Amino acid sequence: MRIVFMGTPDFAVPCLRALAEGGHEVAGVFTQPDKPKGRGYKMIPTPVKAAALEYGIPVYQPLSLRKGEDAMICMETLRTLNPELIVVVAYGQILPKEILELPKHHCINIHASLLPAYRGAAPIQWSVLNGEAKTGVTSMLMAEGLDTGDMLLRAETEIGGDESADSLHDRLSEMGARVLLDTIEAIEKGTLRPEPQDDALSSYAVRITKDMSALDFSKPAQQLHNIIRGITGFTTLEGKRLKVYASQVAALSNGAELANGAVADAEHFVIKCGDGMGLRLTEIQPEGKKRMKTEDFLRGKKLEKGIVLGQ
RNA sequence: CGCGGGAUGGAGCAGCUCGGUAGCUCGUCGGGCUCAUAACCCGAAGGUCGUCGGUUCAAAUCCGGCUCCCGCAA
Repeated sequence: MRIVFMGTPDFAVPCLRALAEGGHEVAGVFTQPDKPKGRGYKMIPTPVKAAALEYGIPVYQPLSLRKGEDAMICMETLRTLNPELIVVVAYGQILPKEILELPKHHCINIHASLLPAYRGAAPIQWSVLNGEAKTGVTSMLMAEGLDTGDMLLRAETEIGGDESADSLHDRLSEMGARVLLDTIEAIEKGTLRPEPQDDALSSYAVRITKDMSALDFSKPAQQLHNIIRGITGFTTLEGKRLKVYASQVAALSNGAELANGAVADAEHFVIKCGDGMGLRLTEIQPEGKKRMKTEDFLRGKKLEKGIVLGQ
């Protein structure tokens, strides 16, 4: 099928690859404009752009699809590309109705949740943050609302109790590619039965902001653990920033007298939390250092019981 | 040129301010103890101190260039 692909981050890459390597004609790829990012403000191409260039697919990076000169040029470009189907995966821009109605087979979207739950920008992180036991990916026909279109196909997966959003992201991303191919095949065969979403059951996964990752040790250990595996936590140790990538909830045999956030077990880096439970930090990254196992960190660092994190 | 931290045996660190024999906690290998062990004891191997150049009698340490890694901010 003749397809235009729209996507931006890593999550969208397996979908693009699946199309390009799955016998479809990817006539063009739309992705967000390169922006100065990272140290030194270097221009970095989006992951989707990098992949598209590998396949020699033309890349378009309009500032906006909705207004301005770019938008008009894009409509022209799209008409010329004349796709039978537009596939959108984490593109990061709202498509105007004009584009939604352009392709013969409409526009479809791959979303990393079991809709209508977790519509929006950060479904993977939020499903971990909320301690969900399962999630999945859903393909849908695109509508004007945010992730409100009729559902087509879906695939489910369980979320491990200690699983990070990172690993879940990779899995869902591969699942998304499979669901995408299945959906297109079903479109070709005409066997799909779009199912409207029940808005009453919907929820939104708003964009993640920095302050959400701050670890507040007056909260319960399990909640902090979910933050750590969902969006990576951070706190401070002796005034320096400390990122926390992995943790375990642990029972505290003593330390009732300790303050929240205090080191209750210096040998295993267990922190006392608000509910009296301990949180064992297992993978961390001190400011200026590489990410490492806490075990390695403790070989070089003399950690003392009782010192309080986050101060 | 956005701000800042870092590069020292296989891992994580100290030493650098005040130049002069390479240190710590582990790991590895050999031996011992033990019913046994990731425990304990004894011993050993392993580092051109990121790289290039400068200062000096002497540089991990002082000075300058370069490469790579990372935190913040976007």
